[in-house]
Amino acid sequence: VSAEPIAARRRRSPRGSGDLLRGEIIAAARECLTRLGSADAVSIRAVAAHVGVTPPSIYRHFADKDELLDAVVADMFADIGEAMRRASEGIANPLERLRQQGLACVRFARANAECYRLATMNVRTEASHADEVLGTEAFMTISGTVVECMDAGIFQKGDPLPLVLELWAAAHGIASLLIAKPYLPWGDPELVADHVLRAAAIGHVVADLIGDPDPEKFAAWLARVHPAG
Amino acid sequence: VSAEPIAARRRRSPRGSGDLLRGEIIAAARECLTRLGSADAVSIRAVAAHVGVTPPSIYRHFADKDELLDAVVADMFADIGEAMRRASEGIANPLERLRQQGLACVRFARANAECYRLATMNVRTEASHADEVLGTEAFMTISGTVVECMDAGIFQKGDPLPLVLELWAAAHGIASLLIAKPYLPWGDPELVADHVLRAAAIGHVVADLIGDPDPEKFAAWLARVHPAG
DNA sequence: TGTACATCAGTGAACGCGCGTTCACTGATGTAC
DNA sequence: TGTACATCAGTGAACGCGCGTTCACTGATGTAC
Repeated sequence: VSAEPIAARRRRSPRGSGDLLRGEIIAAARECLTRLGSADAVSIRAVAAHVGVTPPSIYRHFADKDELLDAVVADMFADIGEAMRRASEGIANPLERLRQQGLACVRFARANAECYRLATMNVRTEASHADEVLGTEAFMTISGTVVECMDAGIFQKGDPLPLVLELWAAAHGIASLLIAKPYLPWGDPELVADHVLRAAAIGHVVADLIGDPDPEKFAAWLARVHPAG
Repeated sequence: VSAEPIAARRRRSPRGSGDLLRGEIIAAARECLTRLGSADAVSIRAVAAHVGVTPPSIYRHFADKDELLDAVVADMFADIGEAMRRASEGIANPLERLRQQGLACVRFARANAECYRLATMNVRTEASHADEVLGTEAFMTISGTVVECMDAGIFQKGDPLPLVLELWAAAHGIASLLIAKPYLPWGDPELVADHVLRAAAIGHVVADLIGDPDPEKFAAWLARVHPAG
């Protein structure tokens, strides 16, 4: 921590390839985040040293520190989306796919704890509007799967957005507590995450059914959720 | 923000009443947290100025900044517990009491956003063991209510701890996202929090019932949850 | 009741530090002729 | 193919700042006689 990992001095990039170093800087910032364990501990100087460059170089690629951190967050959101997509590849049942996507989200958060914390707890006063979050691959993927679940009769048809937000709240809740309070008696993290996610999805459906408590409807829904029995 | 609010110079406390200033320092730190909007922005200097005292005075009451922040967190947890207790006073139905306690938690988090964030996102490497969280009035209150729900046949009898943790995860998830991403299309915060909390509770029960899908059981449970019909 | 004295809550000045950011610069890279 | 030159990615040194913390101190508060 105290001894900065100064990489070998890098060769100057050719003309058009400014984006190359930009990517390396983001990657270095994410690694610093992981290594130093806190968003405050990540300094321009540390990131620069990690890339093997002097601090002023950073400013050729980012206007200031905030812009760098924004880029780091965007980079991480892209990775979350990819992790979700890959976790649910080749799974036919949409509810099972939703489950795997939720688990992938929690898994990713735990594996990238500091970065996830930065991304989710940072209140960006401006410049971050709803679309920047909702347009993410992660959000689009979940939304798509929720719609598939609606088409399969598992969720009531309608706007998927409220349900997606509630499911995210559940996933985020267990992910961030597992990260921040690892010493609590959670048991197997994978298992408790699965419980929370399942309860959120099931609870959403049943809360609707309770309004019209016809046992037939519940039995029919059950058959759809648990085709095996 | 830039102009520090220097209070009138305080009179020296009488001999035995060191705890008085200690309390004032904690309160000032919480107010700084609220005013400055970020845990990093709260400095010993700002807190001291807010109390009307010079920075070195703080060290008569706290060994260092971390100890002060720990005290702030403990103070806030005590307040959350009290808010929950008061929110459920005089409510007979244990499930409704649980609901009001959850809502009180979310409400408190939103009203004390920065402090709540500090308390829940801070990873204390040591010194914070499970008992410090689980021994809180907030946790004891929720646990007690969950046990009452078990006695009333609403939840399956057993160790309340796993369920309490899952419910907390749900409450924390929606609370922290409402705080960090207020620009997302949540709709009425109170309503979405209610949905998430209810889904978590209902989902937990129904996930158990699904293992043994006897419509009679579900109908009986429904009657217990919804005595009116 | 009056005086000398011990206590210790709060002070004032200063320390060393790492931070974000700036500036004029250097010299390898690519291009025009 | 060879040379002069423009470009601009990265440099080195420095800035001003606010931070946590320390130290020897001051002087009101309470006590002993």
